[in-house]
Amino acid sequence: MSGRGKAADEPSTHSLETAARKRSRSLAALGYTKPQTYEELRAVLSSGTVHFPKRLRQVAIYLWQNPSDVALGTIAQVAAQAGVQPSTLVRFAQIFGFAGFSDFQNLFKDRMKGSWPETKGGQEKTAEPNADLHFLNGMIGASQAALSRIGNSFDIAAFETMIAHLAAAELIYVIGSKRAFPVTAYLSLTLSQQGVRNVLVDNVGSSALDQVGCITPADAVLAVSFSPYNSITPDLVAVAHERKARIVTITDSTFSPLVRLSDTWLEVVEQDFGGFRPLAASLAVGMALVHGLVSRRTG
Amino acid sequence: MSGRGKAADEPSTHSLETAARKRSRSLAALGYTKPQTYEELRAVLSSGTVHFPKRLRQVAIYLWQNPSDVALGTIAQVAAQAGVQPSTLVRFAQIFGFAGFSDFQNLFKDRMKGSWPETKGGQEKTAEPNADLHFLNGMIGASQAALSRIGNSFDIAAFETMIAHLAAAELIYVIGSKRAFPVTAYLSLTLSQQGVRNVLVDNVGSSALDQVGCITPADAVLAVSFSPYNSITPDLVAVAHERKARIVTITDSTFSPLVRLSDTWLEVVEQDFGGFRPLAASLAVGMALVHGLVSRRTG
DNA sequence: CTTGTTTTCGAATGATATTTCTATTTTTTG
DNA sequence: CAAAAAATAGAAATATCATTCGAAAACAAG
Repeated sequence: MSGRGKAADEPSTHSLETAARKRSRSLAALGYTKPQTYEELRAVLSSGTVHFPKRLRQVAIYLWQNPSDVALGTIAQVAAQAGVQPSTLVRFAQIFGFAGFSDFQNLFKDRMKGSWPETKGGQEKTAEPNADLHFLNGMIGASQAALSRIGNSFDIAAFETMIAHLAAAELIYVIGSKRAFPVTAYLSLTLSQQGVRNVLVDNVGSSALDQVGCITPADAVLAVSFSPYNSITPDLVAVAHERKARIVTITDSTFSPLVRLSDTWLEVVEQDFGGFRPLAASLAVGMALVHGLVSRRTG
Repeated sequence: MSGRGKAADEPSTHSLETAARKRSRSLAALGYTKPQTYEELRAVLSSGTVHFPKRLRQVAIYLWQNPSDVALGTIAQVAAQAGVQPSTLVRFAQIFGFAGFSDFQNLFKDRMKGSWPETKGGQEKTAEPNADLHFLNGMIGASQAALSRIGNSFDIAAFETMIAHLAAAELIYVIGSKRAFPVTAYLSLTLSQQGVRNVLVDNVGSSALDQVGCITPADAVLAVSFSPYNSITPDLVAVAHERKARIVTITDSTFSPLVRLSDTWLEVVEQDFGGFRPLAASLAVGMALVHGLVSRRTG
């Protein structure tokens, strides 16, 4: 919004060397010209001909993924979200031939002006010619339906209790197999990244039973299981239950054998689509659990 | 963007009369409260219960008709386009109970992001009756946004080519680590359940490099990778590339080092929310890939 | 391991945007 | 028609922003 707004180059007598060096680093030397539209910028970025160092690459990725935030925010806000210094953004803009960030930002603003999110119907899908695309759309629909369903009916009390149990635990065992494994794998990864010690019971080397044999009453088990409940998960959770650990469960019906073993459980229904099941809802709930647990422990 | 940001009223001894006069002009006296969302503002404006003098009415009309310009512009630009003084805009905002124009403008910005209430400062975190639930809703929103984004812009040609490559392969190697691992784990499971022989390169026992060392030109690699691209995945894919296998990739930007190694690649952008990323979109695309592959082979 | 280069950081600086305040104009009312 | 009240425009003040620049750090080459 601020800034000089005056053209960049001003080759006075003795600053020729500096100007030359700068220009050699700009894209002009590579035959590029300043992008006039957002699409042009995207094209240049995706061409892959420009190789950025770490921070600038970080900027490029952020711009690529969050154009609307770039358009709406100030340089400080954008820089904070992208995890770089404000000056880095200015450098980035100048490499592309812009006077500064404000100039650069106008690209994003212009792009956005046309697209005010007026509540459009959007469901005008008429007879998909492509079968694969049809399936993809169905999958997307199923995912969104499952997600909406969480928002509508959600057992907040159970959710909070689960977080409390997990937050109080000394060590968290994450258990889930087959279809639930992607969920537990992501949960375990996220927990570790957040500094929460946990054990992913993945049954590599068939060591799962021995692992859960180490559970103590101070531990908690986060189990995820979907129907059909014919995996090893119920057995493992049963052992944990015998060893008096707190058990919290994410499952998809009250008929799950895990329900009667659990201290608290949460129902998350994934809608089946053509024999495939999206895990979107379970993952969202799982992430929320981790977030709640972390804020409970740190805050 | 700028401004004091301090509360408006300061009832000193002798300015009581002025303060009282000002308050009588605000909508608070009429039983209105400060609109929290753009929709609320629109409702108030359209209710017709407030009668504005000429210039303020002019402002209201402009806001109604050009919301995106209000969100993107500075106060000076908006004022010029609406044909009023900047101070008039400030007055208008204050009548509605905002500290100033910037505060007021955030309504429009938030609306444009289609976003959940901004997570800034952390002051409002405590105000939220249930912060955990708030996060869950945000996560759901991010998931759904990512899913919608697929539907809007999707490279069908690349998608079809990927399916063709995979369908033609003798054996499919599925590679992905860290955040991408849940996706590859699910892909591998689903492929196996559908009778498609595949190898999940999970690096258990650090055997990943040896595994990809067995790849032949008749095989295909299905790689999944998200930023930051600092995992082992690029190295593994590079080996596969040397061994002349077909390589198809799901990634989240063109900056992925996998892009130049791949025969075909697909961009799937997962929207970040509070440092967490839902995998809903990637999973949906992955499932669609598997489905397309299976129907190609059997049908 | 050293040297030269590139890249990044962070504070200082210059510029702009936002707000407040006051004089002037317009409207309302007795 | 006159006087008071309200509304507006414009200028001045102030907070915030964007940019620049020098030093430190990371990196690459010899």
